[in-house]
Amino acid sequence: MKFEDLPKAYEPKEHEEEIYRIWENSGFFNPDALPNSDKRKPFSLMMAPPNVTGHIHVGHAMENTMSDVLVRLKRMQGFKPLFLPGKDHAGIAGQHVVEKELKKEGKSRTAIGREKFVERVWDWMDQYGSDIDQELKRLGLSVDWSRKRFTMDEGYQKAVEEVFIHYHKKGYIYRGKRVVNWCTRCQTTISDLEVEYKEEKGNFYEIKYGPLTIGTVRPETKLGDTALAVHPDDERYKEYHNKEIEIESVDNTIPRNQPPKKAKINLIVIPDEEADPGFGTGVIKVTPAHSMADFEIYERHPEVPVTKIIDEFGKMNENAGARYQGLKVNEAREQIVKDLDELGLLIKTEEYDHSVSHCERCGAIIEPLLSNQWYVSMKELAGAATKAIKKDKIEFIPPTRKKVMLDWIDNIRDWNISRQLWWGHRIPAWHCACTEPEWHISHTKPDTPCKKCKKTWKQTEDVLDTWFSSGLWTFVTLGWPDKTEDLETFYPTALISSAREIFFLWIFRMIFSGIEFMGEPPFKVIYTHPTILDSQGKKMSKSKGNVVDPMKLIDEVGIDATRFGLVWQVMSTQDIQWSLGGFRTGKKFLNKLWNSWRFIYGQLGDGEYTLERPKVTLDHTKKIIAEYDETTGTVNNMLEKLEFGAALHELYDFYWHHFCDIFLEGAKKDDSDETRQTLIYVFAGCLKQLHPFIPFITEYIWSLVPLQKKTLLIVEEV
RNA sequence: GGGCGAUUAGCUCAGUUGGCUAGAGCGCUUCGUUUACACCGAAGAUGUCGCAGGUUCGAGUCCUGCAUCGCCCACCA
Repeated sequence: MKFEDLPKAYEPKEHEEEIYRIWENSGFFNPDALPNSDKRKPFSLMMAPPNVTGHIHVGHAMENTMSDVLVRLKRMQGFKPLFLPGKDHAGIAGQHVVEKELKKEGKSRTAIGREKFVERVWDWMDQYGSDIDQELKRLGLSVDWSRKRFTMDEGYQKAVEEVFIHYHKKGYIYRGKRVVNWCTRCQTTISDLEVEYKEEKGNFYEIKYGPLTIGTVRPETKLGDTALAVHPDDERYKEYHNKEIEIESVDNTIPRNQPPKKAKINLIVIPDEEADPGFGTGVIKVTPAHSMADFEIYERHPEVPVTKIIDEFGKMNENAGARYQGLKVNEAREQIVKDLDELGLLIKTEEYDHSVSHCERCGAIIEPLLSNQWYVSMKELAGAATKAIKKDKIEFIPPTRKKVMLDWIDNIRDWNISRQLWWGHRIPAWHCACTEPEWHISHTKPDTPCKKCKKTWKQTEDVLDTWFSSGLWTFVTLGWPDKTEDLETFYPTALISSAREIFFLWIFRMIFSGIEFMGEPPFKVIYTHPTILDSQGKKMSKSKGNVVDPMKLIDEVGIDATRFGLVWQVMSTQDIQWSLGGFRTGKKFLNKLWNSWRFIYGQLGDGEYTLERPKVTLDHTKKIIAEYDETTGTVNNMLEKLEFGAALHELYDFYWHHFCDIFLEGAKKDDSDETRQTLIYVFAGCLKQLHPFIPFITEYIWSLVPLQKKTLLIVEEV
């Protein structure tokens, strides 16, 4: 046997597909199919389900590679690991892709109607929904495909309804009329956490309000003013407390084609701490229907009226008066500034940078406006989460995240869970036709019509916030609400690995849902991994065009080198500045591994070897065995602490600089049995240790190593 | 505005509880076609460890202040 029989270079593309197929066919991704499966200790990990509409980006690739390293290690350590894959239906984003498609065909969502639209979304899923699966396979992830879930699959939908009904029974669900973030394009409310603020140039206007002066960047909301607020201790305005003052304003009944006229209106001046005496004039105009802060003032002073002047499309409505009705918000702004100026009510205009809220999904401007929505009361649920966290039922990595979570929960508000979308989980709530409709919460439509209006019940059009369903991911994926064996075995999971971005949106919601429905937190460890920034150290984003496609990397260097490069950089939970160094190092390392194998192959001679630990007597064999033992010990400790990069560095250094540079070189001059047995022992050990990181090449070489009684490397014991 | 973190070789980063003559990978210089690998080997150069103070026998490591950068959160009427 000669090393020349093996090609000089390892070609990843020639083996990757084949090896993944072998793994899949072996069934070993499924923990139940592992040898001695019932004696193994479970180790479970849920993949953060990517949006079905998206593609895998480098962040996903890194996150899932690290998870896979852990899962593969645990599998080899004799655990029963479940790495469960799946996808999220991605409410707004899902609706968006199909809307765009329709637009290309000259159709629209509203034109084809809800039923047809939802059908189209499912069609889209059939066509493109599996793209992500293919990408995950191309990362070499050892996930159990037989257990893969989708947040809109049948069982999941049932579970989501169950949860809603459960919350309702406990009295947590209610309908509330509040100011919400309204996307004027998506036509739905969105969460605070999905609002993106962008600094924009604008103007700061000072406007005469009777005896007072007020500053604002949104003068058009003047039409919805129902009060003024001053700080209770502000001496300047004490005389006005709780008094109505008469102010001159624009007569909004005069049509636009006529010159503006003045009109007199009365506004009450209320004392409220929200007003900052140090900012501007210290007086706030209160527009409760179109500002969160103002709405909160209204809640403290319910005597203040609420007037809605902007509609769902971002246009002024009838309450804005004939002069402004129908204008878009920014047009109305121009108009009213002009009018106020002509009437001598505009004191001054200054340039002013302020942050404007945009929809994270579509980029359109968010209008805060008054709306009727469904809420979940967070008091009890958040309380339970806080308690568990304070009792250290969950470990945070890095530990600083614990306080961040607790602080956030401390200031939590009730959760607006309804969205005015068509793609998502329908809310199991039914209403009658009465003017003050009655609500019925149940899986199916109530049998008997409403007693008052005698009309049949209709299901609410709203769907649930995507995070309502993804918050249930850790246990619905295991079969909840049924009492399944999977739940028994795999809940709670060992850890959750996630980006900082969704720490509150997702992680928090999984915590309280897990506690509420399963009685204990859904994971023992929350690992907040680093974010990959671009080569300039800036966050990657589609709009900046600085995102890196991991699939292209795989095309270039192969799966193993890609995985190597991703993990190589994770030295802490500190963010990572993108660079190609690690991928090059990875590629070179694979070459080294391959060629050292070719050399060893040539050294071995004929015959089959065993994996017995050699009894070492020579200096160089003793040394390499000692170093090998130390390295494996260190590496396993590091992985236990989720120090992925450091573990890989350790292995790299040992393999290259100790095993190859020193031991292998020395072995050239020594063909004793002891040296040969040490060679094969340490080499095979390294293949095992390296397998979680670079599974393909190691599995392939393993298939060539002349060892007795070997199975696939993926289930070898380490 | 609040929180967290970073700042070490040309570049990307290690450097655990203070003991460093400060390391790795890439790049660079010189040499080497030795029974795997030139995607290699051997040898080597390169740093006032962001700035200013302080604690200490001793500080890249601890403390204070400053500067720059980044991420997260909140948001200004």
